[in-house]
Amino acid sequence: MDTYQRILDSAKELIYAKSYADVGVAAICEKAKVQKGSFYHHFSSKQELTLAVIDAYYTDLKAVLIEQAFNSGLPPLERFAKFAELSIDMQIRLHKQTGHVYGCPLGNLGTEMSTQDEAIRCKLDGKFASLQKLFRATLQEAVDRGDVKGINVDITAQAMLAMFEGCLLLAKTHNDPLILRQLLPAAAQLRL
Amino acid sequence: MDTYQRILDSAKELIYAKSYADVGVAAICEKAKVQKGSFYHHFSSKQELTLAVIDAYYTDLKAVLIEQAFNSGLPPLERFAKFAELSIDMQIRLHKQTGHVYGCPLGNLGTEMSTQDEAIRCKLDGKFASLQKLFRATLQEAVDRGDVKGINVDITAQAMLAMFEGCLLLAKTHNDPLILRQLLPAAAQLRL
DNA sequence: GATTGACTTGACCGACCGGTCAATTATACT
DNA sequence: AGTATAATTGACCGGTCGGTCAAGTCAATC
Repeated sequence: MDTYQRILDSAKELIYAKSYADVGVAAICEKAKVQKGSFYHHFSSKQELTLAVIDAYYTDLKAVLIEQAFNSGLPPLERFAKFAELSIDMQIRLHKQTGHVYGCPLGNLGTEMSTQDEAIRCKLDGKFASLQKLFRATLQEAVDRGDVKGINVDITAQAMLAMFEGCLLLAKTHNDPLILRQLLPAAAQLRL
Repeated sequence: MDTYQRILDSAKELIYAKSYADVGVAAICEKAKVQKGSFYHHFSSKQELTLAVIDAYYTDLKAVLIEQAFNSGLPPLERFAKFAELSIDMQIRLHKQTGHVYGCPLGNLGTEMSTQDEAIRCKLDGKFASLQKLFRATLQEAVDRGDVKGINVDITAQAMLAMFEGCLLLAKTHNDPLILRQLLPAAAQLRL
C-alpha cells in the first residue's frame, strides 16, 4: 500500500476513534510510518487531509452499509431495517474491540468542526445530503409500489437521518451499543 | 461577579461556541480576565472545570427550556411541542447573532469527549438520563390522563431525545436552524 | 496590630502543535 | 547513461498546550 493510502487510512482510524483536534499530524505520521515532511508532500494541510478522510468515510459507508442494505434486492422499506441492523452490528463489533461506541464518523466530525471550519462543514453537509437523497429515493420507490401512502418522502428521509445520528450520539455517550437495538429499528420505521 | 463564576461563564460560552479541544485554558482566562494561576486556584484542571460546565449547561437548560415547557401548566403532550419551539427559537437567535448553529451543548461534548474522557462521559450520560426521565414522566402523565394509549413511555422518551439531538446535529452541519421547524415538531410527536 | 489563609499575579516549565525546508534517495523517461 | 522529477528524510520553526510555582496582596479574625 502506498504512502498516500497509509496516511489516509491512519487518519481515518485515528480521527474516528478520537476526534479531529485530538489527533495530531505527528500521530498520523507515526501510525502510517511516514515522516512529517513526506506527509506534507502528499497533503498540503491537516484540513486537506480531513477533506479526503471525509470522502473516504462516505466511500466506505457506501461500500459496506449502503451496498448491503440499499442494493440488496430487498423491498424498499425493508432496506431501512437492514441498514439499521448493519449499523448496530458494526457498533457492537467496535465496542467489543475497543470498549467504546464510536458513533458516526460523519456526525462526529460535523459536531466538532461545523462551527470551526467551513470547508469541512460543507463537505460533510454534502455527504448528509447524499444520504438523505438515497433515503428519499428509497421511500419514493416504496410509495410508487404502493407499500406506503400519505407520507412526505423529503421530510421522512431527513427525519430518519436525524434520528439515526441522534441514536448513535446517545449510544456513544451511554457507551452502550445495545440501546441501538430498540432505537435504530424505530428510526427505520419513521413515517411523516 | 466573582472569579469562579467568571471562569465558569467564560468556559461555558467558549466551549459551546467551539469545542473542548479548541478552547485553551489561556483563552478562558483571557475572556474571564483572570490570570492562569488564579484559574488553577479555583479549578484543579481543565477537566474539572468542564465537569462544572456540564452541570451549568444542565442548570441553564432547566431554567430556560424545561421551566417554560414542562412546568408551563400545558397539557403533557403539548409540552413537547413547546420544548421544540423554544429550542428552535434559541437556535435561530444564536444563528442570527453568530452566523452558526451551535446545536446542543451536551450533545456536542458527548460526541467529542465520550471516547476520550470517562468522567466527562459519565456526567453527560447522567444529564441525558435526567432529560429522558423528565420526558418519560411527562409521557406517563399523558397516558394516565388518557391522552394517548398503547405507547412504550420508556422507549418513546429515549427516541424523542435521540431525535432531538440528531436534528440539532443536522441543523449544525447544515448551518441552517430553519430545518428544525419541520424536524423538531416531528420529534415531539414521536410515539412508539 | 499581628497572624492567618484565601486569593491573585505573572513568569516559567516541558511537551506538543501544525507546518517548513534543504538535502537526499528512488523512480521514470530520453 | 544522464537527467528531471517524484518521494522521503529528519532537523527545525514559532507558537500554544495544560499545568506549576514563588511571591505578593487582601480581608477577616484574634
